Amino acid sequence: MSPRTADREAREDQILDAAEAVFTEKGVHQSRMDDIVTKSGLSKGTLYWYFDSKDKIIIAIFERMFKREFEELEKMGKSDGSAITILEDITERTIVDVKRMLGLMPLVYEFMSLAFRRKFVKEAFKHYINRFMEILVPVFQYGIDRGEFRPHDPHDIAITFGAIFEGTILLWVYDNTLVDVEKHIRSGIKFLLQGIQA
Amino acid sequence: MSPRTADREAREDQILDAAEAVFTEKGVHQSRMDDIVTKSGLSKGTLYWYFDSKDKIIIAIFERMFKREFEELEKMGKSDGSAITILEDITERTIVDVKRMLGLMPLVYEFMSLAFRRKFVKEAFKHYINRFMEILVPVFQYGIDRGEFRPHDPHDIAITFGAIFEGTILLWVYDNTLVDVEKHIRSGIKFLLQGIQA
DNA sequence: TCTATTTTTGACCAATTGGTCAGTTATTTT
DNA sequence: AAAATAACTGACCAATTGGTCAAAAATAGA
Repeated sequence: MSPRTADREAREDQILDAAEAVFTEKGVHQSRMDDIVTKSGLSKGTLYWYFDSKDKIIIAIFERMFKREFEELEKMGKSDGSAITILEDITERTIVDVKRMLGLMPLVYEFMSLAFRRKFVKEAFKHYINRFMEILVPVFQYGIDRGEFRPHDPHDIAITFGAIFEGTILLWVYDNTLVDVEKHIRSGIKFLLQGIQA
Repeated sequence: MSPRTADREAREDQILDAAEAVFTEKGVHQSRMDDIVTKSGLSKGTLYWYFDSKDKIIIAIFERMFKREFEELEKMGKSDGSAITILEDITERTIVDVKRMLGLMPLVYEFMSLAFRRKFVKEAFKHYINRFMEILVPVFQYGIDRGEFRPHDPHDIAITFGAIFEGTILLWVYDNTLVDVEKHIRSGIKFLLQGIQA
């Protein structure tokens, strides 16, 4: 990697960090390019030197976010022992991620609404949920084979598993006084696991 | 109600219907006031006669949407019999609502991202989830008292119940080929109910 | 050192678009 | 019927804001 390449990546991250902060605070639509310019400490020309448009910045933030998520996903489902143990491990790891992501939820939901209109956003979400399923389904299948779980469709279970995570976060967005993300994800998953255990 | 009042409401609905359609299709931000003008078949002046600004239209759509939801909520939890029966009834009623709302999901998620920045949107969501909890918690408590369910915190159960609904819808948005809203809400709730049954 | 290339700058602009308003038509009231 | 009020019209405008570009600075190469 040439020094120039390193510089470029550093600059891009500098811009994306600034944009992410501004977007999170004001919302994507309400954020002006000049806000990002100010926040980044660079000039407008420099911003456009690295990113052709505001849209390109949005896309880049989104991709960077998912890239990090995928890195986390890779680490999961690798533990051994009972299916229950593996699932508890995945749950705890994911709770850590979720808590780290909570500050970015305004952005995430703004991306969600984009997903209906922009194919690549939809594709990214699709990719994400599929990776998640690829990890979960075999674990549930394993639990069924081992006789830990009753023989339900592992695919259906995995969707409920994911829904509890995503839904709890969503309810927390609705009312953060009513929902404690960490506690309620744990209790939700506990109910699910009890529901499928043999 | 004077004839003028009826006219006013009809016109407002006419405008909101047009705006809702345009917003759903293009997204709130991408929708122009002139799009709503064209869609409604009225003139720009008339739009501004009834609504002071684009924001007021957004707010009005949002409130109308919630008003309808609340009307549905009122009908729930009124059946008698076992807690399980009541919950199955609520589930089926809500699935019907959800299916009706699916086309509006782009709008709903756009509102979600608004919720972080606009107090009244947040308040509306909060109100909604609280009404939902007011219906659910007593039912779970009833089930516990009757010995149908094991003694967990009914509040925690209710949050999981809601999370399964909201989360399944969200996963469907991610990937509608992977998730069948109706089927997976049913299976998710089934797992939950099995998990808490005595 | 001198030249070529990359990177940075910020004043400026073009296009968009919510919103206005002076005037017109329809309806109700007296 | 005339006056008063409500409803409607659409051409027009002011302000905003992504995006541009000619020139300057920094860096690399010869």
